[in-house]
Amino acid sequence: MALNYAEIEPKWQKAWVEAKVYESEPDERKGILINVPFPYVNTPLHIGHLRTYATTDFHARYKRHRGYNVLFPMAFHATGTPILAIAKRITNKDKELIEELHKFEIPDSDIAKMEDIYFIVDYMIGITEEAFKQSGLGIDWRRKFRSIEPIFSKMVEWQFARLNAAGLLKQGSHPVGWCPNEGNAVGQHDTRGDAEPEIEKLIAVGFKDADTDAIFPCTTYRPETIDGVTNLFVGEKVEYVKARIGGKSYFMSKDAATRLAYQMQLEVEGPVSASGLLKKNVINPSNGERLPILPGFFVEAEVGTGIVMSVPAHAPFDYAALERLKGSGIQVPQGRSVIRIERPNNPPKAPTGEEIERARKADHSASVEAYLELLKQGGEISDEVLEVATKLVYREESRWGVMAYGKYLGRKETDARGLISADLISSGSSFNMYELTNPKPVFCRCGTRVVVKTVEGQWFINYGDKKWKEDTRKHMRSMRMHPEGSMNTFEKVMDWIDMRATERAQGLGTPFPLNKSHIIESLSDSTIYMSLYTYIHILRDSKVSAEQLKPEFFDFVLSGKGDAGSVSKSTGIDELALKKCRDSFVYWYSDTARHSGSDLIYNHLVMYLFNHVALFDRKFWPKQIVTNGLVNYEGQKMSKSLGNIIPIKIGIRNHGVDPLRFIEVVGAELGSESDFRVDEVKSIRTKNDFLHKLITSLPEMKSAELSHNDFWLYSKLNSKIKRATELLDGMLLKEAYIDIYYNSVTELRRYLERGGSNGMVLRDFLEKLTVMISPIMPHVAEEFWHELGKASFVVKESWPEPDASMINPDVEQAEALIDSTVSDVRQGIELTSKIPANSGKNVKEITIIVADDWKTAAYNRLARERNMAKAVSSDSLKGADKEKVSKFLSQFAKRASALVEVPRLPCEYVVQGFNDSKDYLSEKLGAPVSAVMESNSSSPRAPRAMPGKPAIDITWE
RNA sequence: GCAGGGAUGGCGGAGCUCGGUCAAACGCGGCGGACUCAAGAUCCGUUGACUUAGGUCUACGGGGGUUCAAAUCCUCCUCCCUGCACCA
Repeated sequence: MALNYAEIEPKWQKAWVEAKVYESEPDERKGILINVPFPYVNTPLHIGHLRTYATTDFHARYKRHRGYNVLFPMAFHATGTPILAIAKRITNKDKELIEELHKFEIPDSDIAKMEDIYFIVDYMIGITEEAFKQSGLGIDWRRKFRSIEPIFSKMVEWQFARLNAAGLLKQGSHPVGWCPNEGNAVGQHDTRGDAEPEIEKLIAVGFKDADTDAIFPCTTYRPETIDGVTNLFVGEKVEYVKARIGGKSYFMSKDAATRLAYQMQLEVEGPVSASGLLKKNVINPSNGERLPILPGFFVEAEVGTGIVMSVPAHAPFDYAALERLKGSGIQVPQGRSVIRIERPNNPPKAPTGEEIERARKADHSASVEAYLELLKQGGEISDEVLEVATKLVYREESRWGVMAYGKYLGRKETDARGLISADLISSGSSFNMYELTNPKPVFCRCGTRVVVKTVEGQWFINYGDKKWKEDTRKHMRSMRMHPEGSMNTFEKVMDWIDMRATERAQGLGTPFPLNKSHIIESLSDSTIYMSLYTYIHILRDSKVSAEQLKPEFFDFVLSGKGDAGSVSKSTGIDELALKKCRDSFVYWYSDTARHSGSDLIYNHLVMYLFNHVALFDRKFWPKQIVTNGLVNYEGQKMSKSLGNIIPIKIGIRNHGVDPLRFIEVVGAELGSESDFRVDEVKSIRTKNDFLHKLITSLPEMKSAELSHNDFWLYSKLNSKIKRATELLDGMLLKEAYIDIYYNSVTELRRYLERGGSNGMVLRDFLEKLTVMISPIMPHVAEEFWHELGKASFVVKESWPEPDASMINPDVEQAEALIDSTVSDVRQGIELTSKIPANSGKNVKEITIIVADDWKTAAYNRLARERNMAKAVSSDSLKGADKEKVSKFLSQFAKRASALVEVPRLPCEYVVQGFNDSKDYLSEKLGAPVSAVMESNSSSPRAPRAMPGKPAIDITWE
């Protein structure tokens, strides 16, 4: 009788709602607020997203079983630009997007309305909320809100006023990708082909014209090679201009001047010809050397300033350019090496001819030496080879290079780079600039090439603030983080998190208080909203308007400042409601757990920590963070391009929500990716059906006195409860549920196979099992629970307590021994059947000979001592025949250090166990089975009985 | 480039913090068998190589090292994944 998921899911969801199971209010129990980032409602969620929500739901349900008063709320996120982007794409009839929406079974009539952003928000919230309800998430829906409503904005305004008062907001300049045509910042989704504009800061090193005051700025990643410069390169076909920056004249490509104008005050004075520049000489700012300017074949107007400093000893392109000039009548300067390689553990080897051949084909596997040798040999060298060579040289020198010349002689190259850069900047003629470092030029969707613009007056949250960071870090270390390894990631993020831009020109959201024409960036506005869950329904019930939510309201509720009476007077909010808000906040915020995908550690979660530390009392700082990995589908990443995205609704329809939840939540440990495989989901359904069938057949089963088999099942059950509870408290979900679920199914099958039929024992097992699967599979558990004849809701039941008196390791070990002996016997039959004397015969009987106790004792002694002499002389063996013992042990002497102790079951007990299971064993093995202890056996095989491994005597006839 | 994480059998994935219990948990898949009219599901066995009684050999990205002993420690190399900021 297969479970009908489509029937039981809505049935129990409805019953829970009617009983208000998930509507939580403070009471005498210990409270905990368990929450998860509100979903972004630009597109509907797919089954990959479900993992985080279902894991959160698991946690909430588990804690409820464990006696906590749990609040699991939900809201919706809509600030920022993505929803604007959707509306724009719909207006443009974007086919890709429309196709995607079709996959979510959204009809064209609704898609047509999505030019309206508020329609999108409402519509997507509807879909998402429905999906969450169908997923059986135990959410208190009375507290839902959206991040674009006035109450939310009031809270965010309060937040930023407090941050500003604490001096944590800073203003400054900031480079962004910029479309000169549209006049706004461009991010990844604003560019053609979704190229993320990669911005890098580099230095333009100023070389003064030998005869005038004009400067040649050379962009470079490697200013430390300055003393190795032999000349400058300009492009013969490049258009140059003279431009004025900060009262000085610079030569640069016309293109560079255009780009740099977005980064600094720059005025073009007029065109300059490349041939004119080629006649000039320059002075090296580091050592005063007078250097020529030569034509460089690779120089491009679009890269850097269009002027390159030539370091032939360390830059393959420069070297090759000079080589090409040889024979053209131009005198080519000699390079100077300024960096020495010190690679102590792995000294460079001379390259083989074969390796040089590989280098000629621009093969990455060739060594840097091979490339250098190739360069030395001269001849035609392709740009491709030069590119690889450049990369390898750069890497080699960055990793192992030591300065071999100049002021920083002996310093590591990477250190010298920064020092020399700083020296050059402070000397006046050099400057920093930003450059897009994408391999190809980046274009805005409008077709204009993207440049880097320095935005002035940009506001930041200063997460680099020393005191703030240290307070946050210290608190972070005291938190419960799951999985354990995530703490390390948090530490790293703490190390590098610094200023973060917090407002921008476009998008939905709350106006930025210090510049009302901008809005607060959508990660920054979502760091303390979890507190809103604790009281928003009270505001709604009391008909409080947003205008009444003055700063003193939040000061009172969130910071406990002021008193309800005066706050009530100034805001007009009912005094009792105010007190209730504060009490609710205090109750729920005393213990919290926040869940999320592990990708959010890098931004949201750390910001969440910082903001709480800055704004709340210490006792309301976050207590626990649980992060989980992504979900793959049949071994592949879920992505739009692979077309393997399955909407939650459809996933539920196809698989049933509980099997889906089970696979997603416990299919992998928190920290790793889980894989969604249809076969595995099916196997969960099969196992559920097995349990279901067993439950429905319970009424026919009778109770009887407990047998060995019953004790075994009880022992399994109780040791499982104990172990799984410990694992779950540590959020080791997969390991716990392998034991709770998979192993239970196996054990039950085995119990039945062994002839187990005690209704009372099975009922006890199944009832406790049902409670334990309910956090993951609540609908199935609820169905089981009622089949078991219960009237209560299983989702509100207490977690089972292990009965220590029923845990019996001996029984479990004896069973395990019986198991392993069965397969040993099978193997023995298989092997002896091949003996000619046995051909055509059948097995007549099987005797299992259990090793004497002294053997086990001696063996364990050796395993512990790892030393023959000690083991033999041991006191614990007194009374035993020393000679016999040492003879027995000598066979293990070689491996003494690798031995492991075996369970110390008295051999009489084991023999008894085997003989109690005679029927079962005989049936399984197809011949009568009996067991005997070694000392009572006359079989020639008896001495082969080993601790933990009985000897087997098979008689054929 | 920088930072973090990873590379284990046909596949996914444990183990690697405390080196010997590791031919390697668990789950898929493959093969053989039982059941079935049949398919599916389920159950049993098997799934590195060799081996007619529990044994031997070769294995944990590549090189080098430490050790009586390394998937596990050190080191170098190669490759892969993720993040790098205004983007939620």
